[in-house]
Amino acid sequence: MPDTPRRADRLPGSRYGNRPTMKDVAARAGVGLKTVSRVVNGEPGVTPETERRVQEAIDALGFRRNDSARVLRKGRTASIGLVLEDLADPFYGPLSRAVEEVARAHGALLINGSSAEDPDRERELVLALCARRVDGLLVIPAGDDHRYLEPELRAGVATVFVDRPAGRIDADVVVSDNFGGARDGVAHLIAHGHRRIGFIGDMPRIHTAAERLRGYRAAMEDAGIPVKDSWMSLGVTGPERVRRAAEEMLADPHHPVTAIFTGNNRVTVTVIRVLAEHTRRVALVGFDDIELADLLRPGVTVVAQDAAALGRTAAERLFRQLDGTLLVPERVELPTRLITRGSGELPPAD
Amino acid sequence: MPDTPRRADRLPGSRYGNRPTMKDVAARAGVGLKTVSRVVNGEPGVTPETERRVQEAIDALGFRRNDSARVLRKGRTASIGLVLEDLADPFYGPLSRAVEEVARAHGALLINGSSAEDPDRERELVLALCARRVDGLLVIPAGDDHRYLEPELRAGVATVFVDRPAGRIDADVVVSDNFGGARDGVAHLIAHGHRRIGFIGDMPRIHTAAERLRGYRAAMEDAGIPVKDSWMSLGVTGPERVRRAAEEMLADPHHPVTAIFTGNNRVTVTVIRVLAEHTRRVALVGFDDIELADLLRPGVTVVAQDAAALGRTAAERLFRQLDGTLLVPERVELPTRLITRGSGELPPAD
DNA sequence: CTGAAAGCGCTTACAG
DNA sequence: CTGAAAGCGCTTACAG
Repeated sequence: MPDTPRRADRLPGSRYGNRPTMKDVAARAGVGLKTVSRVVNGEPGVTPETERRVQEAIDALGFRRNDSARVLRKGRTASIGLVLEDLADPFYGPLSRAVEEVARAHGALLINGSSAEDPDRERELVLALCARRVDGLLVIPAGDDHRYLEPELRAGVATVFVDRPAGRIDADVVVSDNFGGARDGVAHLIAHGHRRIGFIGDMPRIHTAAERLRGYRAAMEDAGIPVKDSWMSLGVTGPERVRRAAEEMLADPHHPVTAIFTGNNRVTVTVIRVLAEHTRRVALVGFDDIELADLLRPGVTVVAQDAAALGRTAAERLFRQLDGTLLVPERVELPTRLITRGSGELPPAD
Repeated sequence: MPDTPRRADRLPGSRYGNRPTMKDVAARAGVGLKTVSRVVNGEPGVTPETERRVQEAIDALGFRRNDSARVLRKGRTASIGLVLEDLADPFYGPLSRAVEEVARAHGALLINGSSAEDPDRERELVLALCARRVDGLLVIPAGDDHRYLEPELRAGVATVFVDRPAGRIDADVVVSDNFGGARDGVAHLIAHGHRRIGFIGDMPRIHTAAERLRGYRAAMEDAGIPVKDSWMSLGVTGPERVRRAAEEMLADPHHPVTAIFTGNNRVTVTVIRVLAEHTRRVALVGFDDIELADLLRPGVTVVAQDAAALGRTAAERLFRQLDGTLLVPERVELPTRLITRGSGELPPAD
């Protein structure tokens, strides 16, 4: 007996190894093409006997409907695209899952891609998704000019921006209250006696980073505290830069900070590491919640946003656009929540 | 001047709002269909002047090639599917990103879905992806019988199982050394003087959970330590059950454990919380690394697997299958790494 | 250099 | 209850 033939007997370059089509099924069952289509799609008007014959042929041939063909004819692909910054960032995990759940409830699949915070890559991905004719698009934008989407919007591609607004086009957007959240977080530090407070955030071209900085400035201004330039550091959120920024604020010969407000989860994690190396107690409030924040000593006080709610709300709006029940682009803002765990309640060290 | 017409003037149920096709472009440019196709695909053999006219028509109409149609004709969709357990689990973030990067390098898009550890849902998702005619499939299986994939494999759908092997079919698989990793982790605790060691893991029907339990048993047997039933607890990894399991092992009137080996990241996090509430020092080694593990006191000793390498290796094998350079299903096992940070080096409390 | 015809695998709109 | 024809928007294989 020969070896069981395996992958080697498939024709690698061939069209899916010549899968059987409805035509093949029809021939084998001795019926018309349309009758096969009826059985495959569970449409009424087929006698049990005919249905049995067709089903038999389907099983014998291992037929599986080709949705590519179906999509071409029907016009809807039952798929949506999600473009985010980085699939590996813990912030996007719950967001993606929430989107997937809504998509699933609507019978749609999810195509996922990362822009790596690169506007060109965002554009490339979004347009690739449009070429695939996704029914809708959920975009966490990296760029600030989305006019390239205008023909797509006109053509009826449902679109919702998430976490950050679209640039130079009028589109639905669901964001967190970045300004208010940051302001509250910084005000919390001020209420605990701090006046020299640092801010370390992401690149200022990122909308959320700019808004959070604005919140920081507003809280300081509300308290009548003049802000030193050396207290603010914006840039990439890699550990090296953030570490340097934190060290510099802490070591400032004239105005060393007694507290730091960190602009996102990645920055917070690095600053926790830096502070762990210092004996002086420095207060910390971070934007975004982080896992195990409650188990550190002190626990990490954060301004939490609800990533799952962000994803769910955006996805639901997307499908309402597709229903035709949502006609005018809007901006939806979700509240943030201050969670006190200790690090934000430390008094100034001096 | 009327309001700018927006979404309201699109026909919601219509075929993508009647997008222009190559035929429309051809008519407007006064050329044949094939010439438009040549320009759109950058094929040679078009005079600059003709190309200019076509390009003008493309821009004026906002034409974007419909890849659904292209796919139908070409036979390959340039997309792969990834079915995992839960998009929100931090373990799958780096894995998904690694897969996406390999896919991107091969010009393919990634369709992502969660099985929620439900075999029926896994099957449903996988078959939906096959109907979409993804070129390849990366599956972190929830079920243990994948014979439903046989017609698809025969039809040439490239398939690699990740993290856990396929059930009842012969397929490529990339896994971590779960058995060896767990054995080493438990041996580490034994080397630090522990004899009463607990194991808390996931449901035994999950292959990784079974393998890790086997590693635990092997280490204990190697050391000549008889294992009490009350030291092993397998089941869902929700906090309630894990918490109860940990409390029971710690409170066992006859053989209270002095150390716990936790079977995955979710279990580890819950057990850390439980131990934080106890005054007695209990040693802990966890399977899977967790963020901030180094900042806890004591730091958490773990058996780390390389989730990104798992995803990358599997995706690369998938594309080699598609190339035709990989013909026989194999099992690839990636090593784990013991990272000592303190919790695993605590001596027995008695 | 350019284009008309056939076909990918389905669904739609009809007719019997 | 059943099926033949046309068509979705492209690419392929040819012919000029």
